[in-house]
Amino acid sequence: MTNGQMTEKKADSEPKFERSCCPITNTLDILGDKWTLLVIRDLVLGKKRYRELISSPEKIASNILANRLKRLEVCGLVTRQAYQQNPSRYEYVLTRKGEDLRPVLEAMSRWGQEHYPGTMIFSKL
Amino acid sequence: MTNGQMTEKKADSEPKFERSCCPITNTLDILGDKWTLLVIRDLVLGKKRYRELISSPEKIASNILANRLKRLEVCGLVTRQAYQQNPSRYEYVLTRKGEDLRPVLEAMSRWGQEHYPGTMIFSKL
DNA sequence: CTAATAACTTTCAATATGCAAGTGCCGATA
DNA sequence: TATCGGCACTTGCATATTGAAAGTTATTAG
Repeated sequence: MTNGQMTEKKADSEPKFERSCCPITNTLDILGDKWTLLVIRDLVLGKKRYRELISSPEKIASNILANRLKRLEVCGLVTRQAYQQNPSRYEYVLTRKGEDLRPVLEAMSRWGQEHYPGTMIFSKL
Repeated sequence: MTNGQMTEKKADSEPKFERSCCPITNTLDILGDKWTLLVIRDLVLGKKRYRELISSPEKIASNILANRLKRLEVCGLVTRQAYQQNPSRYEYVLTRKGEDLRPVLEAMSRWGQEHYPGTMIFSKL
């Protein structure tokens, strides 16, 4: 409490978006990279554990996967649930906010299938 | 015709996708970054010229914009059309393939508006 | 002659990615 | 008891990508 760091907040008068107040931009600030949406795809398809996520055919690096899961948790798209103690192990589950990305995945899947013949889906995406 | 480059193709027996044959993955291989879909958003909204694209509120760096436009052209989402000579200047126009991304943008826009109150749209996206 | 404009390109420091190897904790096996 | 293997990560380090700023080229306006 002695120094002023993090105490001055100006009563949240400004929403303060990273790049702009465009909803597409703010969506891309979270999932605009080559891996995040693939992790979400796997979670939508019912995968829950690290081992399952890392064994997808795209071969995500383990540090990247850990980093993305952490970010998704911070952003509220995913929650971690302990499924055992000693050592603590966790499962990852989509929140409502994460589930709500399904239409985005579906739109991308449809575009990919339309324009890249040979691509194919294994489940309902 | 004298050297064999581009003649040996093994009858296209293997589709050879970058990471996997998942349509979402292949879509992300093109537009899985923080900027590409914003460029497409602007083109969907009717912007055509470099100056217009670079003056969007997100402030894309000029080298990144040039790089993305080149990639979008290579991937067939955009075509360059000369609108003057000496010096040659070009406008960028979405192909059908590029236009077909509209549902993806719409889904992202809806998700952003739903989960980030304060974001707002200026046109029909 | 000088300045301005458009559409890029170049340079270079900072950040992100990707691969491999390592860590901590356990339970099963020899 | 010692070792092995599995799981969920973490760490180190080389390479690739990004971003800010300045530079380039051609042409027109003053």
